[in-house]
Amino acid sequence: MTENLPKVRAPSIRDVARLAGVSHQTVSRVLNNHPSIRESTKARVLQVMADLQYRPNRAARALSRGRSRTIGILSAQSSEYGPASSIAAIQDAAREAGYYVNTANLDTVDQESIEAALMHLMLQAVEGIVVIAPQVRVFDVLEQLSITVPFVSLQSTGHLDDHALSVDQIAGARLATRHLIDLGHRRIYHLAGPQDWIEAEARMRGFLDEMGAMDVPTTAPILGDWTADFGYHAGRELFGRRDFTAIFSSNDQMALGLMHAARDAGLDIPGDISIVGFDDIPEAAHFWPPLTTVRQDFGELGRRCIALLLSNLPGSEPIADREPIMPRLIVRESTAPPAF
Amino acid sequence: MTENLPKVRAPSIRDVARLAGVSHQTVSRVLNNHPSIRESTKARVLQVMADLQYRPNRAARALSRGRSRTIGILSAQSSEYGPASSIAAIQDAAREAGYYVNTANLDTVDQESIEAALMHLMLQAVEGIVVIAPQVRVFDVLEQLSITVPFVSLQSTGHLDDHALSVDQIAGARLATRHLIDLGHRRIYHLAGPQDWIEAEARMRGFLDEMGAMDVPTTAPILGDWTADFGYHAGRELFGRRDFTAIFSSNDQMALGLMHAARDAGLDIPGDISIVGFDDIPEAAHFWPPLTTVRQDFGELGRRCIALLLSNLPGSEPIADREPIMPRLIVRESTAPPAF
DNA sequence: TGTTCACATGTGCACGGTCACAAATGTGAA
DNA sequence: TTCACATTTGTGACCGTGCACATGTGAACA
Repeated sequence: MTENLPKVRAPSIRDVARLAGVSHQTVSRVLNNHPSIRESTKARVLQVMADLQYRPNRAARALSRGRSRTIGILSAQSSEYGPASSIAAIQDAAREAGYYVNTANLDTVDQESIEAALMHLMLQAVEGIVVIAPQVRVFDVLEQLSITVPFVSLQSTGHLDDHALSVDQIAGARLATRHLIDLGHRRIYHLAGPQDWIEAEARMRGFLDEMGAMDVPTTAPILGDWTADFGYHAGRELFGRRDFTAIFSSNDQMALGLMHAARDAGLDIPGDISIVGFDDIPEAAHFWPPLTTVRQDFGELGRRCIALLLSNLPGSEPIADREPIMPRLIVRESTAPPAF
Repeated sequence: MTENLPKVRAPSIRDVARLAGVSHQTVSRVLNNHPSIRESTKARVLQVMADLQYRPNRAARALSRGRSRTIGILSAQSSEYGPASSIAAIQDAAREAGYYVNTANLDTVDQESIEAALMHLMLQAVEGIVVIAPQVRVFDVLEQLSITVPFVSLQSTGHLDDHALSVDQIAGARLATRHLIDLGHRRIYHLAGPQDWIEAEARMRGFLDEMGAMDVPTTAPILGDWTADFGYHAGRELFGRRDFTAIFSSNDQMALGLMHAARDAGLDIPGDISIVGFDDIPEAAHFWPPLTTVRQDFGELGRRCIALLLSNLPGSEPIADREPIMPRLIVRESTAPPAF
């Protein structure tokens, strides 16, 4: 006589209900903190839950409520410090708010790949999407697929106000630029990020704004790809010309590449050339020379991002705190007055 | 007469069935590629699905099958390059295999925080867990909570064979150590990672093994925390002594901190001291000097990791390919024969 | 004593799939 | 023609939770 294995099904609210001598609905009410439950009943139910090691079944919940409590992150270059920190911060904030996070990485940013990643998120029934990627293209695809979930992008250029978080990248870039100008530099290059990243655009804008405001003539920014390798190659070319005394790089990695190229060219930093980065990755303080850069508070960024996204969900009030987060200039040893 | 809003419920399997003139079960069969479905029927159903933009509801599926198709990642220091790359690789591999990934970050690695993160994952009904964190402690907690999901750790020390992926960290560390010995170094320090990270332990083991095998006397490794800051402070102390000619650091960030401290101490690298790192982060080639290090293939790592995890799920065959992934030594300019 | 009302709890079904089993249809050999 | 059997399709229950609605209970009040 082959005995059936006592299939260990996880306890459900009905199991709890039976043992507590109440109906399953009462258990459900306890779970959801319904106001009108007698204290004694609630205590009894909670006790049984603890005894049974009861865990609510998320799938069942999602099914009956029609809400998944999951948000999606669409991310590119997610192993770099900036994106990685943002992702971590967002996940923490989401967990705090009782949400789950699913990340879809983009290896390439072509249409097809973006579509695939978005599909993955939609199949998962995400309630909202955070975009950490070349946002312009992603938005195009979102529109094409007529996807209707609320979404949030991490940075602001000013004209996407509904969806954008006001981390003041522009102000950060102005800070960096102003620092160089104040030191006496007048011929300053900007090594920008990819044009379709909103962060890159904002930092470039900040650079141009500040140069304009201070009446310093500018040259066209160089468009990079965020990597140290690009910074290095751009540097090799730039340092052949030497028609400038400072460079503002839109992230720390490219700044590192630039410094490498400067050494190859026999130039001293900051003696011959000043360099400013952006992000303040943890390694920046240990570069040679330690890098002057702009620090962002990624933790705060993540919290705000989730707050904004949740406020866009149906049935929520608009968010209160939309003050921009201000980045901070961290002065180290890669900047100095120009040699004349 | 207020007309009810035509509540836009997503089309279900039954909607498809009605329009295709079949039963809902037939639609389900089409979805799951059941073998005995007439081609013509299948085509018709697929057509209707396309017309309706039908998307299967994941929650319903999870509920009725009792399987969530989700795996969890438990990660610490997830914005550093190593963990971040692993996470990205695992997510890609999981998506490839039709799985969803949920990441829980650990800010601190105390009992409480690990429990909270594991709870988050369990509530989500993950089918398996990948641990990228101080694994020793996590395993303790897993046991305490009597959690029964299969789990996989990213690296192997050899004695955790069921759950561990054979990335040969030990061999990588031996490669690095051997390189220093071959250059003629005899007094070599090891700056290790935190003791409860299995990667750290494996790299230390590799170092000690190789030193032993080559009959070179060793000193006790220094236990660090993976950060460049720690490398810097350790370096300040070490370079006061100078009773050595080379250091093998168990990751690139700490190596960077060491190089920073060396410059502060007026030492030339590699003239006075040789340094080897581990990971080959993209910035390592642009350090000053460019760092000799050990490269791991994170993409392959992620794929294997998922393959191993899925093979541990009930109803799967044991995995075929358990050959260890071999890391590669990348020789740059931070190592040279010792000065005598 | 009956009426009203707030509070506390119970009943039954819906959510969108899958599963076990039954039924219908087709196919070929006796 | 009939039976055996494989192929294809349908029926109804079920997974665990939340919702709408019904019901029971006791206090306050006329």
